[in-house]
Parts: sequence; structure tokens; C-alpha cells
Amino acid sequence: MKRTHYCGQLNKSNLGQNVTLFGWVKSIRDHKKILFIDMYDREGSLQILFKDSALDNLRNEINKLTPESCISIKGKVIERDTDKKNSKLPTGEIEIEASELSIISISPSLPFDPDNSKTSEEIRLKYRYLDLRNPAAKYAFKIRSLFAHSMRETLIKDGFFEIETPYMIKYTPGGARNFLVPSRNYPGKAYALAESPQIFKQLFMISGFDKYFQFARCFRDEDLRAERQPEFTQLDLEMSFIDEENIFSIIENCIKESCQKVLGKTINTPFSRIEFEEVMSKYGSDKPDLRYDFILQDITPLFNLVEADFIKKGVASGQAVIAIAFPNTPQLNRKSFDAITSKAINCGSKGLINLYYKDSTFVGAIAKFLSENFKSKVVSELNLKDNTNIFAIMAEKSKCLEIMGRLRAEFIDLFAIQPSTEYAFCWVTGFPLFAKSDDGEIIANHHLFTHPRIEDLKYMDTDPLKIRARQYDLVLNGVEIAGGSIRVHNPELQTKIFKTVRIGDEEARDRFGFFLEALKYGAPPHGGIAVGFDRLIMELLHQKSLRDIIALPKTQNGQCLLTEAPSQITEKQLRELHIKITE
RNA sequence: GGGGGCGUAGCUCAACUGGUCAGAGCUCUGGAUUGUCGAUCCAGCGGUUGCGGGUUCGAGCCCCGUCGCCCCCGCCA
Repeated sequence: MKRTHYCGQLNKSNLGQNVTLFGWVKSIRDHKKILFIDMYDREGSLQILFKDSALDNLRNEINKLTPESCISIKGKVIERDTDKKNSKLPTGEIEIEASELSIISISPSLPFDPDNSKTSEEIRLKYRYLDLRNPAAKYAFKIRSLFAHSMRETLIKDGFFEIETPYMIKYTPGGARNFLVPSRNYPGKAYALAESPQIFKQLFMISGFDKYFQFARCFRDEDLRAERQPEFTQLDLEMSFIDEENIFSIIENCIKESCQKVLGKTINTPFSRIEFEEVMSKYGSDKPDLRYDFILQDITPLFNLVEADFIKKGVASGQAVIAIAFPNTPQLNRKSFDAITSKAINCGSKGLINLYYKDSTFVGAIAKFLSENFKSKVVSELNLKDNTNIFAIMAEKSKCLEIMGRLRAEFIDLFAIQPSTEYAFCWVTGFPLFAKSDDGEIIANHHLFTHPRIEDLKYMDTDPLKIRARQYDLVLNGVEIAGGSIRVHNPELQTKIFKTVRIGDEEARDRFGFFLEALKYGAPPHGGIAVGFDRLIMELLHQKSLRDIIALPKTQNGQCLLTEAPSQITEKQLRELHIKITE
């Protein structure tokens, strides 16, 4: 029982060799006196030929065969006649003339065809082990594996230690909701599953490990989205005696090398950088998709010139008008326009203004209100060319930007605009350190250990909302794939920050006691970043859902359709855990 | 917690406003076939229209409830 080759790896260089293969039957084409089996394994598929006395001898066995059965074949690699080669198959120049066949296990017909991508996800997740038989899945998980390996390799080469942190940890309030693991030994107490290794990696810096990384599973009990799973993988790292530049270059290099090695794709470094304020005003989002260069434009002053009442009133009451223009796009039909308008309304807009510019004239619902003065100004300010759609909304400025930021992606989709590049990486920096909560309180925007920018420290007592953080996100094609910061290592500054967000000594001790204690003992300056590894792979492979690159994902409601987790637990288990179910 | 989409044969889908609407392709089963390659040809099997109520002479279609899947908002520092 020894495999000599993978099916998918044989080619003309193996001609004449006797091979032993293990794999699955894809299809059987029986011509009675001659018969073909397409056989595949994880590396690809291959045609097996049965004829003459070998076919006569194996006939009984072959008649039992069904597609997707597991078999082994012994035979000889032969070249196909020129007119019998199959250029669609990597192994199409050769075939195996079989001398032996053994059936390892017969499969009944599958509940669905693994190669048919139209099959509903519900069925595919229920039989995920069959779904994963398809070549696209094999490719995705091969890339994922190689990428993890390559990232690990570059970090080890850069002097990082890979250190594990516990998953079952002490619950600390704030942040994402935790999954809880009730304790058997301590009635009423529970572990929390770690939502990230954040606090531990900072402890490692205080321990003097200097450079730490880990592929860490993270658990968050929050509602799911296409790019969120309740458990996911972060490439987490932290370094001492560094600043932002060190983090950027470590990550850029790690991604660049891995893309080159694993995907054969060249990524340009350094990645572009953009400040939070700029990214919000230009793209209306802190995770801009820079494969497209359309930017939002504030045309509020121009709209003063529009004679429509609702616009005059809006602008007079301090609302802003934000526009975006799409040259070389067709005029929208009623249906498309209504669809996109309702999206705008769903995002909180009152409506959507659309003007179409063609042959030096404007078409649209508000066209009749436009003065010549307005027209000539808008043409020059927006640099309008023929066949351009201009969309605008009017609202409070930050709301406007946010809504337009979302619509930007919708328009790009609607007009099927081709991206200018395959991968657009960018760093977003200069996030505000604090934000104002709904009830007017000052709260931390990121987490409480984020270091303020040195030049903004002076606002701490006077105008803390003006302080920018030494925080950075990495964005790829409009998806946030990493985030991190330089941390506070000075206990006095830490106390000041707590004070600003009105966390008293007692609360601080309660929530972060062991960590604040640790900070006292000669903490080095440090910072780090966590890469959403699943999202990175998803984006690199242009997948729309995290489920495509997680082997055994959960549904939007957090169920595993294969194993049916979560499942009912018994009275006995509950008793052991000192838990009573009410209701 | 909220908004939207979907659920019909093993799979993918169809069935105009409620009335020959239980249908197709693929899979599957049987047969034919010496160069096929998601083979082809012939024949056949296959249904609690997610589930439970209701309206109606009559429901896949309308109404109420419920379950499940997907997308989004809130949420996820």
C-alpha cells in the first residue's frame, strides 16, 4: 500500500513509469470493449484507461464502481495519441493504462454535486466534507496553509518568538461580548473565551520577549456578517522599542514576501497611507476601496445657487451636499435609480439627487432648477465630461459622508466598474483617540492602552476629542484586514487616560488590576498589530464570504450544520456546572 | 433587536391575476456502445410544494404563526 504519485502531478516526464495511485472516481465512461475512469485526488484528476485482457479481468470489479468511490489503481503512464489529447486538462497529454484496480470503499450517489457551485450553502455546509472535495476548495485551503507558513517563516526570520496565550481567560467587561465557559469547580464563576490575546501580548513585552507573534483563534459572541465568524484567526504580533514605521515595514514585508512566494504576485511597498480625516472626507469610510479613484466632493456652496426650495432650506439650515461623479456610465433607468435611492434612504438619507450630464446639458429631477451659473461652476469644479452620472445627497455633513461612502460601493457595483489594480493596500492613521458616546460621555475609540500622538498630548486637559491616536488600520480592497497601535507604557499617562474617560482607580483596578500592576515594573515602549488572517486570505482570493476560506464555518446564526452545534446539554451536565435553566 | 430576499423531486430551477400545474434539466436505475473526457443514444424511478393553522367550491400561489438559510442595519474598542 504505497502511493507513488498524486493523480494531478503526473505528466509526460513520467512516461513509461509504473505507478500506484489512490483517489476517488469522478466519472466512468464505459464503451464495453474499452473504458475510462476519471480519477482525482487533491492535486488534480487523471484519465485511467482499461482495455483488452486487463478490462476483461477487472470487469466484475468495475461493474460495482460508482462515482465518488475511493479506489486504488496500478498501471503504466502512457502518452495519448495526438488526436486523443485533452488540452483542457493539465494531465491531458497522458493517461494510465490500468493493470490493477482495487475498490477501497464504494460510495452511494452524493446528495449533491461538489463541483456545482450553484448548490445552496445550506446543503454544502451540512455535507461540508463532500463540499470540500471540489478543486476550488482544495486550492483555497492550500493557499491558506502556504500563506500561514510563509508569514510564520518571515516573522521567525525577523526574530519573533511564537508564543501561545490561553483561550480560557478572565472575563473583562467592555469590547465584544464573550463566550463563557462555566466553571465546575467554582460555582457561579466562568472563564471567558479570549476575544483576542491583546493584554497577554503586552505582558510579554513587559517580560522582555521583545518580539512576539502568534496565530491565535479569537472568539466573539456578536451577530455575524459575511466577513465575520464567531471564531476566527488573527496573526497577532507585538514588539518593543519600536514606532509605527517598524510595524508597517514588518507587515508590509511579511505580506509582500508571502504574496510573491505563495501566489506569485508582486505587491508594491510601502503601502499608501492616508489620515483618518482625509479618508473620511474623500471616501466616507475608514476602510476605503482604493482600487477605484472616485472621491466624494463637498459641493454645498454650489447648491446655494439651486433654486429649489427644499435645497435652499436645507443648505440654509447648515446641511451639506456631498456629491460623487461617475464618468462614462449610462443614464440609470427608473428601476435601478429607485433601487439605489431606497438604499440611500435605508442608510438614513432623505433621498438621492441624480443629474446626468450629456451633450453639455443636465438631465434629472432637479435639472429645471439649475441656473446657468450653477451649471458652469459644477462642470468646472467636478471636471465633468459627457455621459457622467452625478449623485448627491443633502444631510448633516458627517452623516452625508457616511451615506455616500456606502453608496460609492453600491455605484461601483451597479456600473460594474473594473478595478484599476487587483490589490489596493493602504494604512489608515490618525484616528481620534476618544469619541463622544450617545449620552455625551467621552469614551476610548480603540482601546484604553492606545498611545496618543505626542504632539496632541497638550489637548488632554483642554480638548481631548482633538487628540489623535497612534493607531493604524490596514485596509485591503475596502476590507479592514489589520489594526493595531502603539501602546501606553507609562503608568502616569495611563492614569490620565483613565481619568479622561472617567474610569476611577477602583474601576481600573477591578478591570485591569493585574495589567496596571505589570505596567509599573519597567514596562518598555511597545506596540503591535493583529492581522485578520481569514479576511486577508478571503480578499487575496477574491472571495465574498469568510465561510469560503474557513474549513468548518458556522451559519449566520452561529450553528454548525454538520455537527449541529450548539446542542442541548443534559441535566447532569447542568448540575455539575451549578447552572439552572429558567423559562 | 430591526429591515430585506429565499424555501417546489437527491441537486438547480419553472408553474401568467388562486382553476389539467406537480413540470424541466442534471443526478440516479436499466439497456445500447472499441477512444471517451462533466461522453452519447433509448427507456424508467423519483413530490408531505420547509412545518402548523386559516380564507376559499378550489391554495405551490392569498393571510397568520413557526423553523431554517442568505444579505444588511444595530452590534463587533
